[in-house]
Amino acid sequence: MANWRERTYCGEINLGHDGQSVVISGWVDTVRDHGHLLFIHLRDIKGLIQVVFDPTVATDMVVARSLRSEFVVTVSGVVRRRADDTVNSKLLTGEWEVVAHHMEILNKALTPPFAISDKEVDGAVCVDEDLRLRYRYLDIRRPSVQSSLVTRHAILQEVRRFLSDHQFIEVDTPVLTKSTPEGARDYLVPSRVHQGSFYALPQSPQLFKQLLMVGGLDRYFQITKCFRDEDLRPNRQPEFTQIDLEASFIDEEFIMQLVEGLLHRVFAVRGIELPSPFPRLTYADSMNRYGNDHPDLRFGLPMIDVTETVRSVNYNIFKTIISSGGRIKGINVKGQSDKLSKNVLQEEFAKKVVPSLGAKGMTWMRVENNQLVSNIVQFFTDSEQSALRQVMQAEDGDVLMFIADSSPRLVNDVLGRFRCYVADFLGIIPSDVVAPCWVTDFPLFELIDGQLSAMHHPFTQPSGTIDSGMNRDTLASVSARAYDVVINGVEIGGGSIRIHSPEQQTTIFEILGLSESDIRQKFGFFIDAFKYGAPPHGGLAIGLDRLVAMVLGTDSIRDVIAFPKNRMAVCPMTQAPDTVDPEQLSDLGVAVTVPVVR
RNA sequence: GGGGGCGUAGUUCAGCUGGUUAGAACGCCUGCCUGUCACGCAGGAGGUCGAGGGUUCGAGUCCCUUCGCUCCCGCCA
Repeated sequence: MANWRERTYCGEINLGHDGQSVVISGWVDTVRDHGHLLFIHLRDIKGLIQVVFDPTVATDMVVARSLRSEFVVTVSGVVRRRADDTVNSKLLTGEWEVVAHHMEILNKALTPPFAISDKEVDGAVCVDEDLRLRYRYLDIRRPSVQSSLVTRHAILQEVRRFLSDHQFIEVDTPVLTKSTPEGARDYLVPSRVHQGSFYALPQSPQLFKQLLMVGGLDRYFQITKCFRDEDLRPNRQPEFTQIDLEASFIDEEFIMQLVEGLLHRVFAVRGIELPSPFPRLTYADSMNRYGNDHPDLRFGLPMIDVTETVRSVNYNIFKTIISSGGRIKGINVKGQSDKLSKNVLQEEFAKKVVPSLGAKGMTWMRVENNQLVSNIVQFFTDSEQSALRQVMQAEDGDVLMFIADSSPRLVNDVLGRFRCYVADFLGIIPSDVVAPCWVTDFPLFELIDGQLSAMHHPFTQPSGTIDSGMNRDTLASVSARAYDVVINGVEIGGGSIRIHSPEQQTTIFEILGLSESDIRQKFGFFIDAFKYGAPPHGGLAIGLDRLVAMVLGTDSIRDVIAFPKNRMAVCPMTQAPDTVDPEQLSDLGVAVTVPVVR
């Protein structure tokens, strides 16, 4: 019945169709009934076209007058160039219209709970997200959402082609797999055949891709779902997609160059140019200058340590903090003095924003007439002021802001976040700049409550040699052959050169506190594999959802996932997760011990 | 788990120090309209103010509890 052989897409009607008969199918976007003539905009995935129903031509005027928004129709008619004074310049197809001869309503539609048409000024862009997700199929019908998913597709195509061109083989790995310690909480799947045992959904295909290297596949990639049962954020979903890759007989440089090339191609999908090569900074530099391991390099405002500069200043707060081993760091907001009133600096920033970020307070100074101006400047001698101006590279019109705390870690953390807050507040983050970088030389371990744990993951190769006889502090200072790629302050991907020696891998597990039986039970197959000739290898994984969101300039990966879950990890459309029949639980040998409230 | 914000018509929102019958815009329905395109004109319908409790002569507004959504922190090798 459907005339798909002759179908023309609404959004593709152009000069080439002038005077031709066409069949178009889609959804009614708007209806304008003039009593005599009736116009509709018909929408499909390619765009909109105006259809004219003229009673002297159309055979179905009565039916046409019953059309409502979102009815599904197919129209056959003739493409006609519009009269000059009726061209709609807001429409890509605005020079053309289809004069309807026949029209068939394929399906009626209820009035949608929110506007579908992106033409609506107060349109669905601002509609409550939970409502959009409940009717996600309607939300997807909106051109802006379709466009995001089409871009995601285009990016996936680029990734596949680029990696295939570089001799990478796409292999898929199991979704039902084995739970391993460390990392995030697992999603578990009970086994019916082996009651009391569980599969875990993979947090990443890490072990499998390394085993593919042992299998001699040399270069592997996969675009795959990963699962982590942790609390959600705008850029964190319980299931998300990774571009996972691994290669043998390579080093860090290979991976970095490959990924830079890949990212250039991906951003080119939307005509965005990236610098080449990406700037690199070490973990230590990043922490010191930006307060975290995912620096936003779109704007300046690096953090400057002034602890030594103000060590002798006779200001009690600073003296107390310095004597207890604390640090004082600042940022110089260049030339923004007139935009930062005393009220904002003191009442807003110092009393509200900074405390909410976790520090006790914030000290600020203006630079005027080559002098520091502040309520605490009286405690500084002329030479101390001069030294401070020099360290901060302070000039007239600048505002200096300092955070001091007895915990150097807290200073980094709070000032790092405050730096971003101030940049956003002042609107000095350029919207047309994409600033990628590599962060390297991560610590291999971090010390959490006196226990060493892997910072990246336990398969990362140390930069030097280590052995289980080394003490904790020594081990905590060992760096890893790991690297993260960061764009605009968002970690987009990360990876490392892996351990390929069974002895070294065992040593790492031991350092992490795994017993010999734990190692055998959890990773025995993995260590065994290394005993049969594992090649040196390494790789990286990119968060596809974050990458697509970055290309599209949106903050939430929910905008680039067809059916995302909400903040509570619930799908508002299907209402998953849900209870199951007692028989299902019985089959699985699973008993629910919490009261079920729905 | 901790902290912040929000919840009023189908949608997006307004609703003052508590005070008649809770409003606007868009959408929806009916009619009119020969070129509109955010069509226009005339008329109309539509509300458990998230839920429960309390204070009060009187609660959308104040208090308590609770539910939902959202943002930040924790968490996320």
